[in-house]
Amino acid sequence: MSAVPADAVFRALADPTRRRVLERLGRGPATVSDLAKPFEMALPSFLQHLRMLETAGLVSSTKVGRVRIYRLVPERLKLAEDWHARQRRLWETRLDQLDDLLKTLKESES
Amino acid sequence: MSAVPADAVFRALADPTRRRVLERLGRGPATVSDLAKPFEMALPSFLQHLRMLETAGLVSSTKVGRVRIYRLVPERLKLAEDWHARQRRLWETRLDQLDDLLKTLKESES
DNA sequence: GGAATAGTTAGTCATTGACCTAACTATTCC
DNA sequence: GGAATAGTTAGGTCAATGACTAACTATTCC
Repeated sequence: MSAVPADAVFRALADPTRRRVLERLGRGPATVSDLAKPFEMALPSFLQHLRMLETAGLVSSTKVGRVRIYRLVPERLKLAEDWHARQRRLWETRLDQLDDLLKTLKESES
Repeated sequence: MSAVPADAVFRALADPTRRRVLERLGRGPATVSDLAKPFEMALPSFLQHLRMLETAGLVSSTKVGRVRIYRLVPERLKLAEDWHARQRRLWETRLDQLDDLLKTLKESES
């Protein structure tokens, strides 16, 4: 299977730590140590999560002096949201079809 | 980290094969071999994906004779959708706050 | 009852993910 | 310039994932 860009996004979302980081970044940019503070994890482990988020394109970072600042890239989250939207549309279409079927059956009863 | 139920859902979504299965099931229930047909994969490998989807609660199955039928459990997908919605709300709140800030700055200029 | 069909179980293997410690580099601040 | 701070790299462990083949069970159909 060819690895579409969406894959990296979904895989990035699959970890609770990373989702919490995204939630935090939803409230505005933050430095590595800011982001790391709420987690018990050793820094290098945490950095791996940040790297994964960044390669998925969900966050971006810039280094200012010895500090690195991360910010959300919300457009990227849309990839996943869009999938859900498509999926829901599909599902709802199907319910409509069932509806139609039931209606037809009811009508042919009389 | 305690494994919340949402975790299993997100992890299940992290694989393209499984997402395609969900898309297929969005168009209605199907048997194991129906579902497996579009994939090059050996059956046992494919079954593992189905099992993962089922333990995540995203699909359910019943066996009828020697055939097993899978169907979508759309309520479960909502867990992930809700996360996105919450995330978007957060993000938009933040944009509003930035807006307010900019407005305030502009006003104090005059 | 025997062959074909549908799914299942068992066992192997390589890769990736999630964590760790130890040691290092680069910047800032006194 | 030396100490403190912020992040980075290297290297290692362990469990889970994604795939395979081979062999098995349960059902249906002739």
